[in-house]
Amino acid sequence: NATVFVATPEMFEEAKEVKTIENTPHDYRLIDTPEGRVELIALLLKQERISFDTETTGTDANIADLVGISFCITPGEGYYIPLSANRDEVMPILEEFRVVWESEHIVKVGQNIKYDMLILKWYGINVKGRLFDTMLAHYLIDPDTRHNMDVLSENYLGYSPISITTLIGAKGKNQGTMRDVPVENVVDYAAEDADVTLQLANVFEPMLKDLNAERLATEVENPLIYVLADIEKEGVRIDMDTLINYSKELEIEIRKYEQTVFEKCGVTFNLASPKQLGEVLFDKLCLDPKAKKTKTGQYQTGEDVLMALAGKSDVVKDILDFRQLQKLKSTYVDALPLLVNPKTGRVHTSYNQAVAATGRLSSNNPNLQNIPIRTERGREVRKAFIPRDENHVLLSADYSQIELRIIADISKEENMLYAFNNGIDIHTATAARVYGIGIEEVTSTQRRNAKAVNFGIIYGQSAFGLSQNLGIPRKEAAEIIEQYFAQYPGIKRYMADTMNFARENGFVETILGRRRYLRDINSNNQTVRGFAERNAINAPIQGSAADMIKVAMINIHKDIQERGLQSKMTMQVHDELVFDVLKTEVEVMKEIITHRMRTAIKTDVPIEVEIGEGENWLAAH
DNA sequence: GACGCACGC
DNA sequence: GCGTGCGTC
Repeated sequence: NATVFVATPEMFEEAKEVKTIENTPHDYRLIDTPEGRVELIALLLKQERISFDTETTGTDANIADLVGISFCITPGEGYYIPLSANRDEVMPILEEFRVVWESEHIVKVGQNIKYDMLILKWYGINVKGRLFDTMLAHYLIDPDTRHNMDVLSENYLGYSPISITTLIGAKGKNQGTMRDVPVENVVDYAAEDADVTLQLANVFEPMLKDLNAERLATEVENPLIYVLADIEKEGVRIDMDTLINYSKELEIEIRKYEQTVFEKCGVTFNLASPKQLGEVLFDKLCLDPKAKKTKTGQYQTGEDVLMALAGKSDVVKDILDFRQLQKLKSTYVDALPLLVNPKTGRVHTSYNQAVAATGRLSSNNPNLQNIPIRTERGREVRKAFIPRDENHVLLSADYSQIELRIIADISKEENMLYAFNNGIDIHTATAARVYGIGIEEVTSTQRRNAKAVNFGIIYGQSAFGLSQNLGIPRKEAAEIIEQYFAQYPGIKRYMADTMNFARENGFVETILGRRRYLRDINSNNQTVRGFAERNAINAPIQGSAADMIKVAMINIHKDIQERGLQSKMTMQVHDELVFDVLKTEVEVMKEIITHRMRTAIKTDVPIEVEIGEGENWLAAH
């Protein structure tokens, strides 16, 4: 199907130059008088929809100070209100604008509104009304791509906004802040931001309608901004003394393991360097003549590789212990106290709502979604997450086997639904079926294997992946999977249907219609295509679970507000919600949380929630 | 800045 | 399968 490419004049026109502020008509105004503000506020209050943006001194919304605010009502126009470094001068001006932000009727458009909302919260302003976040809109349109404003503007408006680096310099220690930039330069930058954001919203709104993603935007992602902003502002209390003491303990143990390893290997080297460790284990000690290398030519020294060598030398146990403790100390025990906010004495994570392509949240600074739990020593870190004060307890609620319940619900697999409907442990039930034995006869190894297959199914894993995971021959893994599909034919059908849908449509979607495009699903490259195929299976499951907990969060947050409760949601870990609960509110909170989590999305499978309370995060589990 | 590794769901 | 962060090089 040969196509003749004919260049049109328009193509040259577009290729010639991208639009910028230099060649685009605009009317950006500095508003720095009381009269100007009165006039602007009167105008803003007449609108159904406005966009706004804040200029601040940094990227951490729990620390940064306001430098100015900008608004846009009509494309091509914008207003910038500078604010002084003196809070006493800022407050009265923000007070004037409070009616605008707190209006229930005006839709607020913004790019990453959670940031601006959090900044304003620290100044006592609580944004209200419907939101339209352009970053989240684009996340729903195409979650795998980038969503920063500059890229969106170039791609959808053909317009290249003023780069922040032209104002405050390149990233690095010499980067200034917006406070250092002369106001006349900030006006164009800030007003342009609000202008571009409004124009993007005008482009994205119809796109969301076409995708049937409007409800996902208006009922899930945008309302969730309020919930996340509150969680982030609240933060969580950690016990610094416990961590600092634990750090000293770990330091001593780490040095001990290190010394032991050096003695057993007969050489001192940097044990934290996988490269050096590989050379010692495989070149010097020759523990495995067939040792595998990474693509960069280093020996592989991951946990699975080392475990396989445990029989050859007892030094590998010491190395693994060293690794575990080193990880614990550097990533958690030493890092968490450094992230305690001096203003609040608490740790305020940041949830990113537009990073994970499946619809999950991610967390950073610090990442509260990967705090250890599997090992005894790791669990110690969880004990450092404590309630606000002696009148509170930590309450943790998590979905039981949510992803398997979702695949059972989507696929309507009868045997799996039966297990869930009758409260049978799903991995045991799976093992009984796969091995053709009674529930009571299932051994722990059989259950472990069945559990690995269940996980593998969720990940779209192959027989190869399963054999790797369980350390069994591929043939054996293939047999287990064959039995699995024979016992759970609905799952097999679901996987085939999903793959076909993806091949025909180029995307898959969740229960709520969240899409993920799979550009490589028909690729001729098997590796590339295989990756897309695993995504096709995994994304609807992982994403539907994300949809569900997001809805639950919004509903719980609303219930807490409406009932005037003092307890707060403080963390989300994919299938778990954590709350700082006033002791007198424990019972009512448990009721609200369980109810809202179970009924967030209607399913045929029963949704179960495990809930507990305690004097720290570990005890609450 | 890429890579290997390890932590979570 | 989806993430974030640390240390090395």
